[in-house]
Parts: sequence; structure tokens; C-alpha cells
Amino acid sequence: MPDVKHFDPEAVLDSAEELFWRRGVTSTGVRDIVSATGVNRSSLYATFGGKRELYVAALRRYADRRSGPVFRRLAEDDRGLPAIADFFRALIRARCSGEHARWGCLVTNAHAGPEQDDPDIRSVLQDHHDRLRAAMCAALERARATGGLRPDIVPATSADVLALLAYGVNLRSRAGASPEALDETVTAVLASLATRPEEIR
Amino acid sequence: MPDVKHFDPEAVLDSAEELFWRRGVTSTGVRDIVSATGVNRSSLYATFGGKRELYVAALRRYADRRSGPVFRRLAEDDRGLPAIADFFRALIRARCSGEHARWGCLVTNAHAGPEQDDPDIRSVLQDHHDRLRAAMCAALERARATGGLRPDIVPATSADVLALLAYGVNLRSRAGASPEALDETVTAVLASLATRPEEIR
DNA sequence: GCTAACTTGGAACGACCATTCCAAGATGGC
DNA sequence: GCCATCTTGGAATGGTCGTTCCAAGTTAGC
Repeated sequence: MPDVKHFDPEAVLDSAEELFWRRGVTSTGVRDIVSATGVNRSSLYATFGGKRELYVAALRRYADRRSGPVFRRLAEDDRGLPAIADFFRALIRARCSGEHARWGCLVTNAHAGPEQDDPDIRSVLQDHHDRLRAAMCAALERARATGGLRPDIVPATSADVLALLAYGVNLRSRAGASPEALDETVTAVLASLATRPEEIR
Repeated sequence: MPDVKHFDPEAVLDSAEELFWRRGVTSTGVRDIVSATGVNRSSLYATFGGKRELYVAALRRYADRRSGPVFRRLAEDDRGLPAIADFFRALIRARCSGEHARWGCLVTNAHAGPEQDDPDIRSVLQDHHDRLRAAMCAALERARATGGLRPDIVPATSADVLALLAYGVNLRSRAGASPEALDETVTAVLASLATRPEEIR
């Protein structure tokens, strides 16, 4: 039997995800991942393939382990509009303060860079977008079921609006947009959906 | 008296803007600008300083000559909401088809990359954002003046919403979002602002 | 036509990049 | 203890990056 890995690939992906997220794909070199993890170049290449594969894996990991649970929680929340309001409040808080302040969203950032030409990456972006829309749509349909949605609102269409709004928040938070202003902006959109705007927060 | 420049700096900036826009800052090398313009390295450095300065100048140029006129037209348009609808229609058309299809917006792209750490670049982004918001706000106030805006709408706040929406359009268009879907999304937002939603297009 | 001032061409520099290669080391079954 | 098999360390490769430097060329006034 052969030798066994002397490191944890999952931990390496965690580090890679953080580096790609914080500093971007092009600004993050393999040497940065080497020095952040302590794992040797050769082991990295033997395990993952190369920088591209490392990035794709980190991006998938981000979509699965960061966005995924949040989207799921949103989709399964019975409250409708308040669930969406909570989603955005948490989003804005995460983007503007704490450990990841001003990092934006790894998937949103990927949209704007040259990495999005890659078919594998493109499919992650599309998948992420579809999941976000679906979660928003589910929450809106719950709002409709409880009469919280204005009659002229079409959940699927407004889900697209809210998804684009989330991208806007992710993007502008990187430039230092104030959380209060973002909150107010989001609240205005939610108010336009609600039967009783005063109940959304 | 000294020798005089053998090339047009403005034309160089045009080329640089196009390259940075299409392929991104990090993927565009000085050599690319050299071969696109035919201007020698030394002349580039003597005239502009370096890559960073070239990028900042190209970004400023984009904001002034691409976004500027569009924002001005929007702000000066008397029609209110139809002016905003036209703005978005033209935006979506430009982002999804024609010469610049899938390039997104140079300023929007700058938000997501590592270039936004630079104070000079950051100030261009902020300025661009403020101008966009102001133009939207002006158009909304005209809508209000003609009774086209729902009474509960606050122009300044909805201007922020529309600005974030524009960033979302810019971003998603790069990933290949369909112009029809984007149109529908934008129309839904405008309908939520209008006293008579059926009149916005 | 001379000269001072500036531009231009092209080579050269040093740093960094992703990737490869190979010898040395470690492992688990026999 | 041996060996096949994989991992690991570290040097090396070939390329590209932004930038610099200097000699040669070009210009406009005198």
C-alpha cells in the first residue's frame, strides 16, 4: 500500500476559498496557497491538478457551503417577506462588517472577472443564480399564500428583481457602501411587494 | 524646441479602455496595448506613467465619455419614468448584443476586482455611483411632478434601488443573461413605482 | 546647419507566474 | 524487513509581467 496524504484537502480548499475570495483569482498565486497552508507545491498539484481546478473547487465549495445553507433556509422559511428581509439584513451585515467585510461575494466577483469565460465556472455561476432565484421565489410564494403579497406581484419575476438586488448589494459593499443605506434600499423594494409595507421589519 | 509626439494619446486611451473593458485589468498587459496601438513601450511610459495610470485614465474616460452622456440625458429627460425605461432598454441592449455584448460595464467590473483598493480608482467608482443615483433621482422627481409616481415612493431611495438594479444588469449580462428576462425584471421594478403601471412602456 | 530638448526603438532587468520533474521519504501489506 | 506505491521537498523550467535604460532619431528655433 502506498503512502497516505500528510494533509487535509478540505482544509486546503478552505484556505484557497478564503484567499480567492479576499484577494481575487488573479492576485492569488499558488505560492500564496502554499504558504497559507504549509502544503507543498507538488502535493497541491498532485491532489487538485492546478490553479484552475483549485479555484473551481473553491468556488463550488463557496456555493455549496456558504450560499447553499442560506438559500435553503430562505426557501424553507414559512414567513414569506420577513424571511426575505432577514436574508438581506444578514447579507448586508456580512458584507459590510465582521471578518469578511468588503470582500463581496466570491460568486458575484467571479461574474466581473475574466474567469467567467471558463465553462465550468460559468455553470457554477448559473447554478448559483438559479438557486438564489428559486429560494426567493419560494419565499415569495409563501408570502402570497398568507396574503402578504400585493395582488399584481408575480413571484417569479420579483424573485429575479431580488436576485439582481442581492448582486448589487454584494458589489457596492465592496466599494464601501454604508449598511444603513443598503438596508434602506432593500426595505424600499420589499415595501413595494408587501400588502402591508409596515409589517416587513 | 523638442521633438513632438508621433501619436495621439487620446487614441491610445481609446484602445486601452477597450482592452481593459473587454479583457479586464489583470488580463491586459502593457504589451497588449503596445501591439494594439503600435505605440512603443517607452512612449507609453513617458506619456502616461505606467499601467496603473493608464488604467485610471481609461476608467475616467469611460465614466466621462460613456456613462456621462447617458446619465445626463436621463437627468434632463422630461418624461420621468419612460426616460428610465428607455435608459434600461438601451442598457440591456448594449450589454447583451452588438459590439460590446457580454463585456459588462468597466466601472461595475472594477467594483469586483482587486483594482478597487486603489484610492484613485475608488473615487472614480464613488463618483460614477453618485452621478447615476443623481440622474435616476432627477428622473424620478420629474415623474413625481407629473403625477406619475405612486405617493409612497421616495425618489432618493428608489434612485438607489434603480442604481443597484443597473449594477445587477451589468453583472448578469456578462454571464449571458437573456435580454428578454432582464427587460421583464426591470419592467417589474418600474411598474412598482408607477401610478399607472400600464403606461411605462 | 547647428543644437538643445524631447521622442522613439529595442534590448535588458528583475520579479513573479504556473507548472514540471526527480530524487528522497513515508507508508502499509506481505 | 522488504517492496511497490504514493507523497513530499525543492530545485528548475519557460514564460510573462511591469518597468528601466540608453543610444539613435526627430523636431523646432537660432
